[in-house]
Amino acid sequence: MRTNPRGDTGVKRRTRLDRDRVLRSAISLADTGGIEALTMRRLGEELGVEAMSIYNHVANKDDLLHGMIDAVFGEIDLPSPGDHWKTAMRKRALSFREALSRHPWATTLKDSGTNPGPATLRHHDRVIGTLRNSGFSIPLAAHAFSAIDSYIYGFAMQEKTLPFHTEEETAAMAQILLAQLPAKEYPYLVELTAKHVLQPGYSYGDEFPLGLDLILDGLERARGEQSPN
Amino acid sequence: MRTNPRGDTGVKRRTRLDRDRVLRSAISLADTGGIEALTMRRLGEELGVEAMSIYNHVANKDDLLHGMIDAVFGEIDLPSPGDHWKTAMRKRALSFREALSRHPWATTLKDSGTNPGPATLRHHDRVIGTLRNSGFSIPLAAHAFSAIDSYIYGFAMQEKTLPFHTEEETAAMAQILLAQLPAKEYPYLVELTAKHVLQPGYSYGDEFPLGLDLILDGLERARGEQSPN
DNA sequence: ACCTGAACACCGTTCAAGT
DNA sequence: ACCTGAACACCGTTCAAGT
Repeated sequence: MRTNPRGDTGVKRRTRLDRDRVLRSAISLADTGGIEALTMRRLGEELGVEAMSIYNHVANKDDLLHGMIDAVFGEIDLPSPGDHWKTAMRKRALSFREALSRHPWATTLKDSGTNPGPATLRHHDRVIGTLRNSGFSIPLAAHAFSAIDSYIYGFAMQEKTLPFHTEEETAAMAQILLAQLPAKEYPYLVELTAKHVLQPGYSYGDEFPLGLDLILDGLERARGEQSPN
Repeated sequence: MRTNPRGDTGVKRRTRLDRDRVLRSAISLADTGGIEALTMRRLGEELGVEAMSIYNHVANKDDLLHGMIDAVFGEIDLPSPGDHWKTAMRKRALSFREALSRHPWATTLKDSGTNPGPATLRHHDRVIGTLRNSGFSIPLAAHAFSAIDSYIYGFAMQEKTLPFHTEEETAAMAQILLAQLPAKEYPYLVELTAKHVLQPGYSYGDEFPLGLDLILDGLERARGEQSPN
C-alpha cells in the first residue's frame, strides 16, 4: 500500500485525533457491528491509528462507553416547555426510543446510573422539570419518571432481542418458530404467533405508543387526584 | 497440594460433571461477581476441572448463557389459573422482578428472543393463556404482554444500574452526587435528590408496584372496553 | 503533547492426545 | 465417553521509547 509524504495512506487519517472523533467512530462501529465489534484495536484501525493512541483521549474502555452513552442522550429531544406535559413527554419518549433503536447497544447501559454525563443529567433535569411545572408533586414526578423510563428501556431491549426487524424477516422467522413449537405444549404462544405476529403488516414496534399511552393516561389520572387544576 | 487416589484434591470435584451442575455453577459465579466474572477458565476452576472439559456439556459460551437464562425463567412463578387475571399477573410480575434482582446479569438477555428455552416458552405460554382466558382478545393480549414485560425488564435494568442498593448506600451516594451537581444547572434533579431520594426510608425498589399497577389498571380498562363482562 | 512497538495477563475455542 | 495440555487468534492495558 502506497503511503503519502505524511507516512499514512491518506484514507483514514483525515484529521487530528480528538475525543469527539474517537466517540463518533466508536458509536458508528457499535451501530454497524454490535457492541462486541467495538474493540480498541478495531477502533484504532478505523481511526487510522494504533490502538494505544486512543488512550490519549479516553481514560480506558469504560470511559469510552460512558462517553458514547452520553452522546446518545444528547440525541434525544428534550421535552418542549410550550407543550402540555403529556404531549411533551410523549414526544420525548418517542425520540428516546428512536435513539435507542439507532443505537441498540446503548440499552445495556450499566453506566449512566453510576456516572451520568452532562447530556444525561440535562435530559433528566428537563424531564423532571416538565413534570414539576405541570403540577406533579415530587414523589409523583419521581414515580412518573421511573415508570416511563422503565417502559422505554424495557421496550427497546425487547425490540433489540427480537430476531427480526422488517416485516419480511418477521414472517420468515415466525414461520420457523411455528414449525418448531409443539402446539400441544404451547397452545397460546402458537395461537398468538399464527394469528397475530404472522398477520401482514405486523410490526412489534407499533406496540410502543400503546403501552406508553397506558402509562401516560394513568399518570394523568394520578396527577388529577393529587392536585386538581 | 496432596491429591487423593482419584487424582484430585477431593474438594471441588464432588460429583461427575453434567450440564445442570455447569449451569448452576455458572449462575452462582455470575450472581456473585457479575457477568464479567463468568469465564470459562474461572468456571472450570470452580468445578474442579479444566476449562476445556466444560465443552463436553455445553456447545460454547453462548449456549451456556442461553441455559442460564432459561434457568432463571424457571424460577419465576407462573400465573395461577385460580386467580383473577390481575392478581395472577401482579404476582407473576413481582416474582419476575425478584428473579431478575437475584440474577441481575439476566436483564441483559440478548437471547431468549432468538432462542428461547423450554422454561421461557412455558412461561410465555402461561402468561398469554391467562390473559386469553380472561377475555383479552389476541391483539390486546399481545399488547398487555408487551407493556408489562417491557416495564419489568426496564425497571430491573434501571435498578441494576443504580449505584446503591441499601438505604445507607443510597444516602451516601446521593450525598456525593448532590455535592457534585451544580444546582444552577440541574435544579429539578437536585431538588428531587435532596427532597425525595435522600429522605429516610427511600428505596427505589418501592416504585415497582406503583408503575405496575398503572399498567394493569389501564389494561383492565382496555379489557372492559373491548369485551364488557 | 501525542503516537508507537513490544509486552503482559488475560479471553474463547480447536485439536490431537490421553484415560 | 470424558478430560487434558498445548496452541491459536484474539482481548484491554502498561510502559518505555520515539517524534
